[in-house]
Amino acid sequence: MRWSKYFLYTLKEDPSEAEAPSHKLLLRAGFIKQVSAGVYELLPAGYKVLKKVEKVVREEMDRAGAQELLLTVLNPAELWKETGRWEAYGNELFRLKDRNGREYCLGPTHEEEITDLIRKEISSYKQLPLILYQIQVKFRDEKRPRFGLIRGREFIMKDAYSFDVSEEEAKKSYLLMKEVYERIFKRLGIEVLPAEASVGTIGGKMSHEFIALTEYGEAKVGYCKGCKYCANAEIIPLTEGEEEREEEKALEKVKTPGTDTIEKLSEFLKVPPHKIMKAILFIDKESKPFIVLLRGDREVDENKLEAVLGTDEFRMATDEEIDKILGTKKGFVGIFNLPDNIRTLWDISLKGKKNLVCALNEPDYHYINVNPGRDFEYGEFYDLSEIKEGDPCPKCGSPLEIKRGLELGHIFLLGTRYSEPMKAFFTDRDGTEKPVVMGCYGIGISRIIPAIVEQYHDDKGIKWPLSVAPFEVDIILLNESDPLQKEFAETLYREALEKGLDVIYDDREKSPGFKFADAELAGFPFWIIVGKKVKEGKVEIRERHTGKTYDIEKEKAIDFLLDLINRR
RNA sequence: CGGGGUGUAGCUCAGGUGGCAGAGCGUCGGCUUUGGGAGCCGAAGGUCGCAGGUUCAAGUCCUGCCACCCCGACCA
Repeated sequence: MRWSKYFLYTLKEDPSEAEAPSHKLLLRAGFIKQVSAGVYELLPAGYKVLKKVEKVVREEMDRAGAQELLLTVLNPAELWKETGRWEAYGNELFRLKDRNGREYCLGPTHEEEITDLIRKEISSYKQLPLILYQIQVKFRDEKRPRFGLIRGREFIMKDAYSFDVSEEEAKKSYLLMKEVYERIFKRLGIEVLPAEASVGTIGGKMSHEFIALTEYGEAKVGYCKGCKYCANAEIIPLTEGEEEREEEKALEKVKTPGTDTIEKLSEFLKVPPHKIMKAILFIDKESKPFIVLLRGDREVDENKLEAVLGTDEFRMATDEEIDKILGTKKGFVGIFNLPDNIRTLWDISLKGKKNLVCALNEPDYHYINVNPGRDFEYGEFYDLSEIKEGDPCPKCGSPLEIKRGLELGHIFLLGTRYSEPMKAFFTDRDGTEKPVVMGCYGIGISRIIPAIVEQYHDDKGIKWPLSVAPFEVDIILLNESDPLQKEFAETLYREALEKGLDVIYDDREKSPGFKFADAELAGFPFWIIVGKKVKEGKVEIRERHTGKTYDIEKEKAIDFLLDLINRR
């Protein structure tokens, strides 16, 4: 491709709307263009990257025996009503009606449609196991699209579905896909952690996420160096607090003006945060208040709370509600003087604590030396607090590291969550009718692009791994008005094309510095620089990743480069 | 959906107290230059996010709306 004719236009300055490095670089390098919030066009160079990512995914899926098909974007509402997700998916579903008033949605995922297909075609155990997949655009009306391609409302996903005769067999498919995923990310050059995850709204029995470690990720993962345990922070269990043996001191009411945060209270009373009993007032969906109690050095993990309550319809009380219900203010909520019939949920970190500090629902006062059994009674204990750096690994007890990352893949062992309600049954060897046991497996194809950029860039631009680079090599003609240089660059370009290199030839009428800067920004892995040295029969080959340069006899340049590529 | 911020040329931004809409980069034409985002000369390019209001006069003040970005809960 001649750059002078190529639809690739770079920006000298960072676009003002971008924050994340991948977002800035993809915009600046001319790979993507925004249309509206969370909706982006992939320009030719960006689309080339996408296609290379898809190629790797296809090759590995096909190799595992999965079969590609193409489902639809326009999904009839009936299918979604069968599984209850027409309602459950809420505002995230893009809904529309046809001219006759029939309801549809733009598919945000395809369990319903594929299960519908399967129930029409599969009737015997002889047709199983089966894995089908597609690479398709998905639509989700996200509450908050972010960081360019990282979280869009329209994005490309590879979704696969497995169908088996039993849970045992389904688990084999699941583990096969897990291996396939590990291979895919390895080939793409992305560092990922396979983390145990919660099954969330999709439902099911077992789940892993593939998390690329980056600062701009939204997932929090706990990782154990000791035993390699790795899980999404929201599902990591914490162990109970140990019984403290100190002497119980006398209860005392202390004036603590203005101590409306744990830090201030801790400072004021010279008591460490873990000796403070924190109480938080929540309101459930029936507008009934309940209180969560935990140690002062802990935060409530709302995902864990959701798991305990079985619903996500709750929220923290407002200042007005705290005043109305408890007659106190933020920072002075406690276990004492509560109205009748208010539910209290105790975090297990509080178990066995002695001589605690606790508020009594009276502004500007706290009790000190509060003790369980003597001053109050414990209620229901649950694991409710957020995991922190250094908390013990649930498998081996070593301190956990907490990392941020981007979820690139998510696999679920679904069981019969969809096949049962949608009546996708088959007849087994023994003649009985059984629901198909399913698994589903997603990869955010378009999200992989920014994930790679997050992991492969420097202050000058992107550094594409060869497997996904939009072009493998950039032939840079430094002075297009020098006939000697021009002529040789043209020869090189023809030879590169003939020998099958994916090549861009920078024949634009621009200064050398301009072309170097663009080559860096766009991140082509190899450059062949045709400049003054042509007179002495030489060109320069440069590697974007290492900055290494080679002065090569000009006739041997392409073969030298091919050799460099093959040796990687 | 709650909180914060921004909207002026293709891009990045400047435009006290209301008084002729600006710069740099980019684009077009010309000459020079060619190993790190070249120089000089000339030119084109605007619904100042939208609608209303105040005023002799609004980019600037007021009201409403919209879009985009960031922080939170959700997701590949």
